[in-house]
Amino acid sequence: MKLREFAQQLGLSPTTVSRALSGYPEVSEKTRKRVAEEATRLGYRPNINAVRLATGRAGAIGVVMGRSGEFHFSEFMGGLAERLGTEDIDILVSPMDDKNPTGEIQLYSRLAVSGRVDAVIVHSPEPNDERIALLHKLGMPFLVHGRSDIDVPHAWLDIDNEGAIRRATSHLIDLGHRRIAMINGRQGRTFSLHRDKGYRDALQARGLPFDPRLVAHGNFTDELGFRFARSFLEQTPRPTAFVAGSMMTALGIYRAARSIGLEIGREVSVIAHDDVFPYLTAENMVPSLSATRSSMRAAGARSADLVLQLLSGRPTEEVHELWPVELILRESTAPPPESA
Amino acid sequence: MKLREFAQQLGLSPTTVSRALSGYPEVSEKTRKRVAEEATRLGYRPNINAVRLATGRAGAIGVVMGRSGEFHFSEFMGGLAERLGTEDIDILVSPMDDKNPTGEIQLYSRLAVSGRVDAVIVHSPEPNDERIALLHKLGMPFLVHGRSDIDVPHAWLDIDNEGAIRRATSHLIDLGHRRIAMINGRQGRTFSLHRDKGYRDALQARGLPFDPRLVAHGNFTDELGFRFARSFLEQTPRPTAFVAGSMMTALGIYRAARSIGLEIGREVSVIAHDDVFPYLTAENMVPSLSATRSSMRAAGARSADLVLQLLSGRPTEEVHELWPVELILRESTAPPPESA
DNA sequence: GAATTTTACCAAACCGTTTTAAATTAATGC
DNA sequence: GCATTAATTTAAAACGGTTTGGTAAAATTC
Repeated sequence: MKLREFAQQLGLSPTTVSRALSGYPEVSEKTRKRVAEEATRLGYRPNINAVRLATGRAGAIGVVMGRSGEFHFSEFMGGLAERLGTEDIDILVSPMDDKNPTGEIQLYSRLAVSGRVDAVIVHSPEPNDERIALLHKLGMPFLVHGRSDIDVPHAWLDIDNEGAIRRATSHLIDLGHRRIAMINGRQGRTFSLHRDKGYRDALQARGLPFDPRLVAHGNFTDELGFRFARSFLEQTPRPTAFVAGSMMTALGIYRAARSIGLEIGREVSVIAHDDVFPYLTAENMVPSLSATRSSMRAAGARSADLVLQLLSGRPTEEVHELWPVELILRESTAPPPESA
Repeated sequence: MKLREFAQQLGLSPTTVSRALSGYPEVSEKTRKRVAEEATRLGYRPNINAVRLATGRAGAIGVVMGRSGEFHFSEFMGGLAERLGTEDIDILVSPMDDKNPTGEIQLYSRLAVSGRVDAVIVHSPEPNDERIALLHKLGMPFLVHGRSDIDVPHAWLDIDNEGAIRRATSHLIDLGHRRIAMINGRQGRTFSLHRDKGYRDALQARGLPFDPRLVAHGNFTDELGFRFARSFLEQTPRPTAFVAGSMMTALGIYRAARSIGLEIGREVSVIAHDDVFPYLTAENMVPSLSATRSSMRAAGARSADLVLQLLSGRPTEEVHELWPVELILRESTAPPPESA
């Protein structure tokens, strides 16, 4: 059913009906109510593409999906979708070819000029992120999931990576650990830098030396967790504790420790960052995994909110949100064997 | 830049330009080439919403995303997005509230009538799936990822779950195992039924009894893998081998076996189904995990293809694709200890 | 070389809304 | 009760393309 027919049935003009449904003030309460009722009764719904053409709004927000190590992506998306489900706003997923980094900026470019999205969410930014500069230049509203040091105003939602890792590391130091290894995320991402900083600051606060041979960077995969942990554990003296960037990394570390006969929670301590997954929980690992925790799904849902706020005119400078991170201690952390 | 301006610059009518760009035959090769070149040079791109309004096509395909245990979802999506990235077709993600099963059918209903998608992908169907009946009734094109027994024609792409599990189980029997446990997917899903069948058929072919106490169903989570494996291993005599529905389940089984001091690959054998993830690989587990393998990402990419074919008129009855599944033997399978 | 077909292009109608600008009706002031 | 103002409603013009139904020019046929 089209607007015209529907309006005719009501004995009103299309204009009035349109305004009634979109909540404009210049229509009497009585008519508005009648229109709303009849709309649900007769099942009239405006054609979404006509609306989009007429309003110039795309009715969608864009998310770029990388190829590798993105197991947390679906949680974020889930949160996003959950919140956006009630609005008339779609989520548009674009794939990104990680192998071709110059392609990324083109991709964002295309996304922005294509007019298919009203806003974009940028993930895992870098301190000086080209994408942010580009989107700002193009005037496309966007929210950064994470942060950037770039001197371009940008709305962001981030978790306190630095604080989380500082606390995690401090806790390990408190337990008596002196050689603490860190398996961080990809080199160059802001969140990795923040975590690095949290780690170094914690060491420095206690006067412990920073040893670059105990720090590694890479994708959040079980495999890298294993490889890095393995090579760290081959050093002498070997580290007695690990700070890990993700659950998958932690799996790799557990595996590496076992492979050389070390018992986690006794000979080696581990704290990892947990994005909270329904299918793999820190609580259930053996031994249960101490973790810094922050729900990726919640971040997705909140990101949706913030994007909606941006779109309804809230100034970019106001939209900054830094989430605290819980530190949950479980069995994988204990004093080092020497001090036992 | 609008079509009108662009056409004017070329000294052509909007009609001709439109046809040239959409590849209609009634335009000379020479003009078509010129139009194409100028379009890229001047950066003209048709307004997507205008196109959608005029053509009546939504330019998007819908995917419904459940909440729980969907770690393979992002791989599927990745494949989908990869393939669709070159087309002018978006992916629309709708969230589903798993807790409210009646909501699901409403969701599909809304999705179909909203006119926001040209086609829908249905995941994890049941033998008599309401969603399939609904979409058929509504005349919305759709592809089922999996299969259904429902007597409604539907296009599908599925992997040979039955054959895969039959082979896996047979292999375990060949090795000498007699008590083989099976931790399957959610009760009622077609793929779970197929796997059940493969399992039972393999047993039957060798004259082994089917013991319902060795079969469990549930979401693909590490936790359920652990819990089920644990309870199976407490039986006497205990199973000497496991067939598992997912990598996460396998993680749980490994954990359970370890927790009671059993060595996998010697005292307990495990074969799991591997959807191929970049962040967690069967090869790298310790011991490396024997697996039935089929790439979820490839399935996503192919699904995109098939949906496009459906949309361009290929008849539903022709679109059926059953993928064979590899069985890859690694260290987690060995003869049972008794026969060693 | 006239009649016919084919090729290449175009003007105008249409897709289904929103929104601007104007017209009607109701309410208020005096 | 008339002029003025405010509250509703509406006709018509966007929004930016595609597609229908032609027409003029070029190629073919006889």
